[in-house]
Amino acid sequence: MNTNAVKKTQGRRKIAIKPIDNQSSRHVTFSKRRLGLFKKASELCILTGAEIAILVQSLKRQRLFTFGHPSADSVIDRYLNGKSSSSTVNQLNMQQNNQSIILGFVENWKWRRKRKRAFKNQRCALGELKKKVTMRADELSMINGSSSSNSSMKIARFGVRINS
Amino acid sequence: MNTNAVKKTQGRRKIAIKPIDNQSSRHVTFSKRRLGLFKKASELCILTGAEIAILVQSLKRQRLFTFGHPSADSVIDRYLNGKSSSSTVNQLNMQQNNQSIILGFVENWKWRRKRKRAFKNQRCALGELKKKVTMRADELSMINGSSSSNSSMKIARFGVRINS
DNA sequence: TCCGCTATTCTTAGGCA
DNA sequence: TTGCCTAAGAATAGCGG
Repeated sequence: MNTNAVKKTQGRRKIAIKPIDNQSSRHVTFSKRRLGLFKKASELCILTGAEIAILVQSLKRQRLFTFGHPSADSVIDRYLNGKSSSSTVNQLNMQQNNQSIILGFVENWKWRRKRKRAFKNQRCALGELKKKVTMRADELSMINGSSSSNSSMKIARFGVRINS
Repeated sequence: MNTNAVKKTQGRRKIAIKPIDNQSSRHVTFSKRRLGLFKKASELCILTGAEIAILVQSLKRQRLFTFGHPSADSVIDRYLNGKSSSSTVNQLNMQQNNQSIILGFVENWKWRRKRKRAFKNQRCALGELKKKVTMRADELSMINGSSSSNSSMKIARFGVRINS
């Protein structure tokens, strides 16, 4: 009986935070950590009620991944149309200039999405990603927009499951 | 000798991802996790060379926290002025429409920042936050803009230390 | 490319100063 | 609210399919 017996894998290993040279592993890391980042963001949203927008652009193929809370559509529409259905919007409109950043950002975002919709007018709801991050399709939404391939544009929506 | 001896703290405990009712703990969580999120983002930037922009808006006081890579100024200036100092910019300008989102976002961002600078024309480099996230003042930058108090506007810059 | 699998590293909830 | 501390929970690097 070997106490330090066979280990199936080496498990996680420490890495230095520096550019990953190997292309394939860098890509894998990009995917994994991007997902982890979005998950963290969604948790932060739910736990604290914060509103978050994230843009992640890969260096290689210039694929843009965005994250928005609450659902991209609802945030965007509320900001743009000034529905003021919640106090949040009122506060936003009344506060100082900071929210203009989000406003402008969201505005451009919607504009862009409209053009995308003309391109592909349906949404692929709840892709495989959903299961992976244990999410549901209500609270948060994530939009993956890829532009390199011909039909690679896809939109995946999912929200975080709220326990109780 | 009690084997399950005294434990100084309970250590981390599992929590459900649901809105935190208690206000103070929610605020603590907001600060901690926001910082954690930015740290993750900076690591992702360095590891994979991705470009990331994050907007986090607290629900309570409408304070806006933003994160940009690489340093806000360099990214912004490169995008706006089209200096094309690196291949990154060329790719951005040549690729498809996605980057327009970032472009518009950054543009608005810069515009906003300009107004802020007219307000306070110096930067508070390397605030206390730096130490906390073990960062340096070169690679990444984070800008904390608060607008509720009278003189609460502050800008903190710091970057992540790259090992080797 | 992407999924599953661990062993490790990393993050952080709750307390307290 | 700001910062430390510690243990327990989470994220993930490297592999194999």
